Amino acid sequence: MAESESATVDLEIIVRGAQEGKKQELRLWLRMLSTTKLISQEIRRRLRNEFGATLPQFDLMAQLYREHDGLRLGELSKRTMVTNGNVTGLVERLETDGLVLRETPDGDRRVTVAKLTKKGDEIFAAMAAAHEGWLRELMADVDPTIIAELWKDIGEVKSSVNNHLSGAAFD
Amino acid sequence: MAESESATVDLEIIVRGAQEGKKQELRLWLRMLSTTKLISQEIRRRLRNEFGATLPQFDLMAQLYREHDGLRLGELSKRTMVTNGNVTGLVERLETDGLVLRETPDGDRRVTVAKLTKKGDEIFAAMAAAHEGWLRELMADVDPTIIAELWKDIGEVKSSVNNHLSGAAFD
DNA sequence: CGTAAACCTTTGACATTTGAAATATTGCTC
DNA sequence: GAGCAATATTTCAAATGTCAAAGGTTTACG
Repeated sequence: MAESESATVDLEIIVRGAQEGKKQELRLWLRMLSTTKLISQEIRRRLRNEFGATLPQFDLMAQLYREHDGLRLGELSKRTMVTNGNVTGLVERLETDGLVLRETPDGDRRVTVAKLTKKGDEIFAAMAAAHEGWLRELMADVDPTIIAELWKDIGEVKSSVNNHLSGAAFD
Repeated sequence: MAESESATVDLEIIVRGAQEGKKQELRLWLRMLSTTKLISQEIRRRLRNEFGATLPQFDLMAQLYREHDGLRLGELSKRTMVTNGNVTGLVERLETDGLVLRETPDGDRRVTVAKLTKKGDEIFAAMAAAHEGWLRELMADVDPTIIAELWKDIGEVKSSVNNHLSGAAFD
């Protein structure tokens, strides 16, 4: 009868949910990872060709750009999601190139604050404008509605991940 | 009348589309990047703690796992999106640990084929099972419908990016 | 005050990453 | 069959990345 038919259908749905759905998260992760790598590589190539800069340098300067008073290295480390030791070297190289300067505030000599030099500020402004254009260009075929939805939904993924980290960490 | 009112509304939409929508792609990219970094770091930490392995090693072994006959280093490089020179070092270390072996086929002595050893195969199977579980766990708060949608929509992003790369490259 | 705990950055060892140049091998062409 | 383009991998220098340990500095507590 209709009952046994729908029971069969339900079973199929359950089975499908348990099998096909099983690795959905893994599939999503692999696709996120490959897409992010693809975009990163392209951005890296363009930054290198057009500005002679690296992606980590760009990221670091982006943080300093919107904090005119500079940031402590630890804060830079958190924002760029780069380890402390790594920030040290990055800032060192940028300082050598005259894009960033380091200073120790009077109050606390444990602290080092990094800020953009005038030159660094000017160069970054140009890079940021180009960078934004590149992203618009790379995603040109994607409907704006989908872009907005992706932004929202990836936000949910990020929240979920933050809630399930083994160490402590937040958004 | 209604006409001038709707004209005003349209203008607003246009302005909003031109201003708020302007950096949508950039916002999406920043969120994708930070989310991917977050997940990568967590996976890396767990791989290290529970298996003493690194993420690139895991990625490389994942490719070899499903190709029982092994892969040429160039093919490995493409699939893992890692440069040639990098593959050399990765495989070298994995060979030292007895997880991978290299051999040169008779036909073409330019080629090096890497494949998993029995030990490598066994260890990877355990890592893969854990890895899949970690992802399910990390994304546990996200509705399966959204997971599926994200997979599809990120696919569109990837296609678009592939169509706008400066060098040649494909999916 | 004096010491221990907490905080911030640097250093060191090692792995990964890129890009370009160097090697080695094969295949094609005249 | 000698020369040369195309393939495939390795090597190299420089930058980025993690983690753990070490260095100073400041704060808090007895």
